[in-house]
Amino acid sequence: MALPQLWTSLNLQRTFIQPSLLTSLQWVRTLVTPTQPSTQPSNDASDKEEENNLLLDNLKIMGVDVEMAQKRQPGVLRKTITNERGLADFLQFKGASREVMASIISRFPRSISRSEQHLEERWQLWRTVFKSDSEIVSILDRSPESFFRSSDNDNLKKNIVFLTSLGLTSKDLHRLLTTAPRTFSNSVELNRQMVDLLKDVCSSLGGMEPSRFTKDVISKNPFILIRSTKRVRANVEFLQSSLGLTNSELLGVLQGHGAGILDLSHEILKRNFMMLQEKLVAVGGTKKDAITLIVNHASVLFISHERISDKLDRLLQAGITVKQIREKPRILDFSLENLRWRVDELRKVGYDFDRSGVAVLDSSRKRFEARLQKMYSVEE
DNA sequence: GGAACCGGGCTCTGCCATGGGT
DNA sequence: ACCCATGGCAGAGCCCGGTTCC
Repeated sequence: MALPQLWTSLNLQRTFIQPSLLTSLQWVRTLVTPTQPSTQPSNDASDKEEENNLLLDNLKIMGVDVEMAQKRQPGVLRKTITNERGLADFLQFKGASREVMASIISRFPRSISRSEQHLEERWQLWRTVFKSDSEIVSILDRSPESFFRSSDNDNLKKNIVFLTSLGLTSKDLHRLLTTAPRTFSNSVELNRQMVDLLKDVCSSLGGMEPSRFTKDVISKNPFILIRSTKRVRANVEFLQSSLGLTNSELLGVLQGHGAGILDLSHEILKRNFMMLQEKLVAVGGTKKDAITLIVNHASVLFISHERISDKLDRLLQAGITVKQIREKPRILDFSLENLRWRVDELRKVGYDFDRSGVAVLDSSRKRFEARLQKMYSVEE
């Protein structure tokens, strides 16, 4: 049973080994060659140890961070049959650099237990969504686990069929696999559960097009399928009970700019909502202001309470009112740093928020600078 | 022609727990 | 007892520019 690994270790020499290393590797080979489990019913543990060392040597030569690998998936490194060489060849053939290949194995050692046939099949399935090998390589470099965690290619096929059947376009699928590649390694059953939940949410809120709703939520929030149904359900229920919106208003928020907030950890969602209300009351607004803010721009719930508190303070200091913020909540999207800078620049040219409004803050940097330039030239 | 409106682009993995299989 | 596959969790924004409106 040691033969496949012996093969990989011998092949390894051809590509990776510099002549100076040959002596030690020949030592490795003589050590391994006699290992014949059928004829040598020896101590299991010591056999395993030998195999382990050979594998570790191979991995080291390939540049793998063995310590990291051992920490992450120790079991794989004790295996008798592995395919590190095949994987390395495969990845490098697909365009991965040696460093990327080594980093992938370091971070997800189980990748070395996939056969070439499996790898090729899985790769081709990913290629039905991606246009090029290099796109896939970059995802693997980012998140090796997404590609390698499941050995079930049939399930992957079913997922692609299932997700397509929801009416998601190839562009949607591309975005889904790029941003949340784990989705495709979920069991198709798990994905189906989330889809069913979203349809239920729509129906229970009186929506007439559950499929449309589901497709919209997924395409606006590509992370949704890697959340637990427990989390999403809890968030919907919380929003339903605390915002005091009509069913169709809530449906509109969830299907539109609010799709993303379903992602939030339930505790964080609750905390951000409560703190936002508290903060607005503390600066002279009302709890209702918080709800208006959310209805107009749900992603304010994504901003941690410290951060949003700082932003509100900065805007209020500049003479902007809660009412103005409530009506132009998008300005809260900009970083605190950016808001500070813009407010300061505007003060220099004597901009009056009271008279001219706050919309000036809600623009791209390029447009803002152009506008600023104009204000300066008027001043001169 | 400038302001306002608004959709949408980036983006998120790495770890732990658990149950099933051998 | 061990490994594998899978589910779930923590943590928590910022920006651009096309189109429409006035």
